[in-house]
Amino acid sequence: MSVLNSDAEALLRERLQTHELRVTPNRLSVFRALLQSARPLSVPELATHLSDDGLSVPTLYRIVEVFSAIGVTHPVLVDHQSVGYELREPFRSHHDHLVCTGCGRVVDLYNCDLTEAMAQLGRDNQCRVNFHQVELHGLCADCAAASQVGTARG
Amino acid sequence: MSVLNSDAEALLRERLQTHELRVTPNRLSVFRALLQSARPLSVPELATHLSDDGLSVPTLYRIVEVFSAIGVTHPVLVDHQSVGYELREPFRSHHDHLVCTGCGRVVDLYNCDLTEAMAQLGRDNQCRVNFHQVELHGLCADCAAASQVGTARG
DNA sequence: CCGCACATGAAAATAAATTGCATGTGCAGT
DNA sequence: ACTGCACATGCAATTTATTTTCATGTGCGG
Repeated sequence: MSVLNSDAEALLRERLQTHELRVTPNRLSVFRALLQSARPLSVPELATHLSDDGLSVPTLYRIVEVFSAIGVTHPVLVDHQSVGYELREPFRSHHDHLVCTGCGRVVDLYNCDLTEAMAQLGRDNQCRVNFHQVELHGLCADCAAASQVGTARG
Repeated sequence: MSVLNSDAEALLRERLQTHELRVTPNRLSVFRALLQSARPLSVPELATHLSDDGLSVPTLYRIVEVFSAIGVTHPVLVDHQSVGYELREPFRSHHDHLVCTGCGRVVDLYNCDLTEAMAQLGRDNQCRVNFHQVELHGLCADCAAASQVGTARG
């Protein structure tokens, strides 16, 4: 991860305060849930995870909205169907996603060296790019390997 | 566009038949609506557009599901919130999206030269990539230009 | 420690997505 | 062209997701 867990909350506090938003137990709960999760979480999923803490569903929607507005999270398409939220940099190191057409898994790809390519794409279109999100579709390492079995040459 | 409109439907027929699915008026209606739309359409939007044709909402869900399963469409995140569907190659030339943080518009980027970078990313992870979808976040050409006004040097 | 503005919960309303089942229809086989 | 079957569809109902309203609670500046 990009920042120590112990520092992450301090960074969140700072980020919230910059935007004149309050540091509340609910916001910290959602933040911790996202920090601990290996994958993006939808609001209904967050509701399940945080049912003990008694967070109401409307509050969850409001929190992920706030988090996304101030760049703490960003929404991603999960299962090709529902919207999940995951932490952005610097809370979580940047990565892209491979949606495996074989097993349906979403694999995080970390060794992504697309920043310059993205910047160029932006320049070509007179845009100012500050964030990119790539979704690849194909076969994950496991499924790609499995598909080799019984195949003479690809 | 990648294929002539007149050929597009023939290609759709072929694609459906390959998968042993039927060519129906409803499927053609949805296909035409997507072909004519400049942007991804959600199911509720499709329902509005096609209310005259009398397509029921459940049918629309089933059709976009089928279309996505056979690679005719793919889902994209619209407005950071809802899922829309747009035609894939060869029905529509490949492009990526810039979500403008200034005005909220989604701009299509066509001069995308990321295929090789994507392929490399796939190789690095032992994956077999056959499609990529990039979502950039930043300022579109208009908003970027506007932000220059009153700025001494960037 | 006070007070105000923001944050939250509860309940309700709205919208979106799914399911079951009976009917309709594309299309393969004749 | 005709027939039959399996797939496609509509309808109604259900479930799930999301938004809104408003009264209450609470972080945090002064």
